[in-house]
Amino acid sequence: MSQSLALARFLPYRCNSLARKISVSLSRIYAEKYGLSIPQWRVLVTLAEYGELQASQVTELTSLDKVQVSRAVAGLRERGLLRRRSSERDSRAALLCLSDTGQALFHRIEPEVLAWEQALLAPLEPAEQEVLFALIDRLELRLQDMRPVGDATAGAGRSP
Amino acid sequence: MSQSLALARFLPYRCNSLARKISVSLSRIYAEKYGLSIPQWRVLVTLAEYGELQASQVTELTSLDKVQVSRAVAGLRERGLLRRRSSERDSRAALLCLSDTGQALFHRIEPEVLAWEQALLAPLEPAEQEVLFALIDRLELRLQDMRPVGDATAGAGRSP
DNA sequence: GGCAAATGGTTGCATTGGAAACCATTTGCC
DNA sequence: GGCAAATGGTTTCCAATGCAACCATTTGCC
Repeated sequence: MSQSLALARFLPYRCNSLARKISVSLSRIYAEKYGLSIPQWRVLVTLAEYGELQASQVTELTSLDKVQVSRAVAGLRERGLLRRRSSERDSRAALLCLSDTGQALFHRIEPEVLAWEQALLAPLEPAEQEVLFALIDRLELRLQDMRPVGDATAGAGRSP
Repeated sequence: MSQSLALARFLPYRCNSLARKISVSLSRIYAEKYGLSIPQWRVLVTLAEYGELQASQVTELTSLDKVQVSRAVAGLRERGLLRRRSSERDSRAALLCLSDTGQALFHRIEPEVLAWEQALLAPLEPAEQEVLFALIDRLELRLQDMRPVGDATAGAGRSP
């Protein structure tokens, strides 16, 4: 069992490295061509999918932290891609949705990005693509359960 | 064909998100307990594996850029974890290797990190682990071949 | 041999990203 | 009702990151 540690076979390294390369390659589309940062891009996608959301919901769905969301929203708003009104129920909360321009931009980028993703996944059989996503799901779940080991902030998990 | 874009099923997002979570969780070991940054950690592992290397080789093996390597080396050297002498063949080049202290530190961290990785991978059958690494390999290869589309810097030719 | 170009590595500078401090409002509690 | 604590978001500040400019040396070429 006590194999030795080599980066080439070390999941954190491989995963990081892959993610980085994917990001760099993809960002040619939305960053260079359309001037969006990664957080801006994620916010755009999320609002396109869900319509109107609170900032806090966006942070949940995008895995961005609230500072990043705040800044991304500011940027998108300056470009008129996003509208924002404050909720009547809670005047602290802001409700966000894409403007028509924002939707139009999204619909222009979306097919390009999907085509790019298809190209990336092309060498994998459909079944293999399923396996890939399933493995990612399982690893993420596993990470949530691994918190323990002297971490006082762990709250017993969520299994009854 | 024209499926729509949802982050939950979008590989760049999922991969990034997974890599991030893995890094955060793992860094509790080498960052919080041992005060190493990610680049420092990678340099340490690489030198532990290969013995003596030039900085340029380290950048190759770690996928770090040369600035990160330079700074990581500086940091490790300040802590006496790494030694450096200049090559006789080429006095620009620096030859790097771990000091005894550095090796000792590595051997203290290594089992913890391997145990952590085992814990992460525990829910996957050995065969599934193979599949995972194989898929990562194939995606990385694929990314290298996707460069085209008007990228002048691609290919073997370097213009004079 | 000597000069231009290339290479190894470091340093400076501008940008990014995250933690913590910060307002404004709302909720909980007496 | 009123005050402490919690919540939604923004701003501030500092560390990390990356690009480009930069020395030093070596290589290629005449």
